[in-house]
Amino acid sequence: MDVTAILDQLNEAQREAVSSPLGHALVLAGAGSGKTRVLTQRIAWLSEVEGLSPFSIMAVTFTNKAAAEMRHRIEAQLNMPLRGMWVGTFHGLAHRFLRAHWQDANLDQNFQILDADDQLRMVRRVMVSLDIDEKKWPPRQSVWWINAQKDDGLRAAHIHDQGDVFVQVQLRVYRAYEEACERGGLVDFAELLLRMHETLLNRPELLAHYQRRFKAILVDEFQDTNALQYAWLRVLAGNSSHVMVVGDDDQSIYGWRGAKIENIQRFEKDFKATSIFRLEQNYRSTATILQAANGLIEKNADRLGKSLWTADAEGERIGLYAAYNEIDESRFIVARIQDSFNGGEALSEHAILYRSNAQSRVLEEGLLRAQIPYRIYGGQRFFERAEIRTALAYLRLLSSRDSDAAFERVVNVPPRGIGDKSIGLLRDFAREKQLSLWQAATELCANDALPGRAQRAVAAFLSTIDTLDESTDQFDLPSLVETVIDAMGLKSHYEKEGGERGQARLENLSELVSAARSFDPDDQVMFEEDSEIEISILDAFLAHAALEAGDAQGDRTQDAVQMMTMHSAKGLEFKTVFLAGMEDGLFPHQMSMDEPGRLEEERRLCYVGITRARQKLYLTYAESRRLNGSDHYNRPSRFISDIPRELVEEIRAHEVLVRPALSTSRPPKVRFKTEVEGTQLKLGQKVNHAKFGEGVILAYEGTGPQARVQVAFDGQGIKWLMAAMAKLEPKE
DNA sequence: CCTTTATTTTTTTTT
DNA sequence: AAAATAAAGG
Repeated sequence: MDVTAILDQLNEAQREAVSSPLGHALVLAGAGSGKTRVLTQRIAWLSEVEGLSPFSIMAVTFTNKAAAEMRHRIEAQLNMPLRGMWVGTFHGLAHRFLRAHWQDANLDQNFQILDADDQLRMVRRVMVSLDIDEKKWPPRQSVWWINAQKDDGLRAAHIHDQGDVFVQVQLRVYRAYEEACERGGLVDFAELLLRMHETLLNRPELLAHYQRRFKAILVDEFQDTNALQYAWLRVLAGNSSHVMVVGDDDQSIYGWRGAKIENIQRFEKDFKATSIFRLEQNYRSTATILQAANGLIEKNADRLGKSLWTADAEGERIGLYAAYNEIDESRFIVARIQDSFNGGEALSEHAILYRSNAQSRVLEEGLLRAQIPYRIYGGQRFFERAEIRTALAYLRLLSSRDSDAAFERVVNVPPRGIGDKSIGLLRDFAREKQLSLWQAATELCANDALPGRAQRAVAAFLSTIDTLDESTDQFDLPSLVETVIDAMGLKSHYEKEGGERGQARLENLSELVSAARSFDPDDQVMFEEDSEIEISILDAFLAHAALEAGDAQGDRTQDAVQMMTMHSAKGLEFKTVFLAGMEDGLFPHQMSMDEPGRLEEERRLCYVGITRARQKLYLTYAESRRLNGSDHYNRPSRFISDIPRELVEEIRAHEVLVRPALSTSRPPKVRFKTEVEGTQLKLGQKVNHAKFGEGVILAYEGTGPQARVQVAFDGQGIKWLMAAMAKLEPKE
């Protein structure tokens, strides 16, 4: 065995981590310090030096992108067979486990995965049947609450309302939702993990089996694990497994999803005799970029403490561009990319990162105009498009007739005379008899219990599906998909819609066929000696669609500018990075500005964004930005001033100002116009409101009928109101 | 029952 | 501004 080949290209700290003796290890790895490399080399070390079989190694990450990257690197660098090795996301691995052990997990053999949208619909349905007022109790909030409970490992049965009305209501929803999922054989994202965790605890022999099997467990992005994932890891590791976790507290950006930074400290305590390694040398960025990142993150309290350094050259200063508006911002970015591209850089070395997906549109238009190819990750994912979901719902109905979600989605698309009224009848009957919609429809039809027209339409629908199912029995996946799209009239339906929109939909549908063609179930993690997993290729494809949402659209190989949110950029790097929309209210986001804890998370997100850049970093903000229909005049992001001034050079249209400009140059103060245009209101104005009583206007956004004002009411708190709706009476 | 039009709501980040 | 939903018209 050649040990040097494994340790060859590593620095001292990395080498120590990679070659550490078996036992638990915590690797604190700063951005760009080569943590993925440490992980892959560690796997090589475990297999080649420690002699562990690939079957006994598990490597977990969070995102599909990171998992793919890791798989790729292991394959390429180590020349190791990946089959049998558990490399994947928490959710992906849990899914596989549940497919293999559906009986032990008390699941339907062909259980379906509920994606975010399905889940929302389901909760909404449940709330309707519980007669809970949607206005008072938003379904989104309930979804959020339920997921938060599951992320903490809590079932409805574990929760006590303690007389809290809010909890009482949510709990009712949670219980009913649990039941509905159980009945329908449905599993949401959090449920995958929770169910696997419970199954391991309930089935000691199964647990023992896996504990024996996994000699080594490696976890990437450990700072993003939530309570449930942590518990999951602990159970699986047992007493015999060697666990190595890699994380960076400064890059923890998923607190809103239940991630607990504290897990890093807990790990030290819970996993005895942990050796700790720190990777502090950065190999990615210039000294300037790194200093900017360090300067920013220092403003956070509560850090484990770590300072990154680099041997790299100073590099160029950070460009700061104050755009007029969002269109000017996009123009600036496009121009810079064009320059750089003409200078010989690959487009794919340029990334535009933003806080929220909605920002991508304007940037996209700019690139489109300049005819620069680009690729957007996230946002409207491929499998989330309406036409794709409809086609998938047909497939799902073929696979399991009792899927109510699929039934409802599909029953009247394209229109076949089964409207709200008929569906209402089906739904009522189904609820009464505890049947699925499909069963209800079948029974009602058999008894001629529906009004004539509906009767005929429903019967026709049922038999169409059944015949289709029979006739496609022997088809392979792509032909099946194609046939379904064709036979169910989706093609002609969207052809009729016409226009660019319809055209795009048709293209997406044929894209779905090619996705089916290139789908390879063997790509998934396989089990060693476990029985062949009983799952049809169709079900595997559907699960894949839910689990990976497929953000790969368009041509993967073409050289293109990369666009994504800062969240999805984690783990990636580019030569040139643009952070767009650096404005208070956008980034840090409005919703996160008030709470210190959440503000710090936003700052960490900014840190992640900055550290994606290798050579050149641009920050841009717009003095005026049109968002959700009205204009906003936001201040430049507070994060800009967290960066040491001497590292920044301000760029104003075509000229470069040498003086440090942050403090002195402010945009024209349009926003301090005190009167709200088109109304009789102005800042500081005392007003009267029919319900809330007396108050003072603190702020506003938008103008005329669109204007919203923020009012501090006496004793009623601070509220945002539509000026046109609120009927505020000026006082004094 | 279907289609068109008006109204209302929504707008963070993801598996 | 766009999308989802409700109401009206055919």
